[in-house]
Amino acid sequence: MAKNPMQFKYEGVLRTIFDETQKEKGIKLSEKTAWQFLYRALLWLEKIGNEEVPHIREVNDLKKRIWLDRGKRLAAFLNSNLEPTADPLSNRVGLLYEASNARKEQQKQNIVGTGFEYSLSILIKQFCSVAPLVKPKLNQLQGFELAPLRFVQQPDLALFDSQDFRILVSSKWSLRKDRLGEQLYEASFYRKRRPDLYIVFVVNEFDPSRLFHLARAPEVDRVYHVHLPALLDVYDPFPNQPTISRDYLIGDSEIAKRYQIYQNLKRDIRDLSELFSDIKRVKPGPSNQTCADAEI
DNA sequence: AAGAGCATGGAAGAACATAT
DNA sequence: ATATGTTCTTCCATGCTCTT
Repeated sequence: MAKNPMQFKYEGVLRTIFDETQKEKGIKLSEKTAWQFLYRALLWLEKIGNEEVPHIREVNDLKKRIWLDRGKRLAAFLNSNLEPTADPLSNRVGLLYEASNARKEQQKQNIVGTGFEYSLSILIKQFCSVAPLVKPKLNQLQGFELAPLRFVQQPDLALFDSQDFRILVSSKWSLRKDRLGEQLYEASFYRKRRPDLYIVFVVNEFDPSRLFHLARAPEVDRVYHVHLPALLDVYDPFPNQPTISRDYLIGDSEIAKRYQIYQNLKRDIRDLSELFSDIKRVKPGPSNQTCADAEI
């Protein structure tokens, strides 16, 4: 199987970043710490006025108070949770972008999007002992041999292999309503032809309404966030308060609404670490049993 | 050389929320 | 009840990378 040059470039650079992070920074790569490696490689900071905040929103919105506050809140979270906490935050993120030959102010979208796909592929390979197909051709996949090549986009990641296609992973660094329709159309395209297919998204979106649109769509089985605890921290209406009066939690006050959003995020969005255990649960065993045989 | 695909920037109006 | 402010949706567009 011929590998294309792109695969070498991204995979090689990302593996180097992951290895160096383990060796030099002493961070052990595990299902629980995978998010740190993703942020280390892919997240970047945006300078807004005097502040440096993570780019969790288009810059024009990030300048507004509400998103600036959320950005600052995430920056604080990362400062104390993204290792090594002694380093300045700006040294702890954006390594793939730095390693690429991109100019300083160059746009990052391709690097982020493709880097995200390959990062997930590396992580899945590491934890689940199975190499996902990255951007496979539609007609390589079981059940889609006769499908026209350009009918829908190529999937981001497919598991487990061409002959045994059971999980489709879409990785999107951010979501937007105007792209959502296309993505749901694709999901339903796959679902209509293969109702048994497990269709999931991995995202780093920080807007609850965008997340809910995706997570509540019937075409989508699961939505995983790169780091759910970080997302929840940004929307935690009661930070550092061990006990809360129940009066705050009911009614339609401002604080009660925020609590609702927080609860809904908790209910509808999953953490990336669950992706790995979910894949392992579906994965065929060494005896070549099907999923149904193995589980039931 | 042309095309697909990625995540983004930005504008403008709709929809919703809040203050007076 | 009205005006004002904020967020969401929609539309159009960019610059880059990789494929055809």
